[in-house]
Amino acid sequence: MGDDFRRNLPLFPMGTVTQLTELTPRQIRYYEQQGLIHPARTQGRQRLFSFNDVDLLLRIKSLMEKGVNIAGVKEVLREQKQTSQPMRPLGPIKPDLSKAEVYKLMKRQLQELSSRPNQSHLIRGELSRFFH
DNA sequence: ATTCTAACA
DNA sequence: TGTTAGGA
Repeated sequence: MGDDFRRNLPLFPMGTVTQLTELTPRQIRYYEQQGLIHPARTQGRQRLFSFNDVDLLLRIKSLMEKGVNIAGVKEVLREQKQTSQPMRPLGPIKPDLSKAEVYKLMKRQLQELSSRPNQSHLIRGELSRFFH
């Protein structure tokens, strides 16, 4: 599927992502520090997020809202990574696309997000307590 | 105008 | 996590 190519295109700056996810820049940067997401950077060190990054952030947000802490989120993400098929990384990063392009892609993404019900997880709270 | 990092009265 | 300082 030469489609995950688009899913990984570095398209949106921080401002757009905060609106798409309703997460604060602080939270988003923190999740990156925790290794939950790996947004690309422009030459000016500014983050450029892909659809996959946004998707991931929404899943993280969902989990956190259910009481899952960072450790728990990492666990869930680790499990989901084993389940899904691996995809090769993205090479060079492109700066930006026209608004028309972005909106076209966004429409597609929104359709996918709503048609793919995210599995909910029972894991919540201090997961570290149950690790062994 | 936006975003970035570092740090905490 | 919020917020702010000081740069780019």
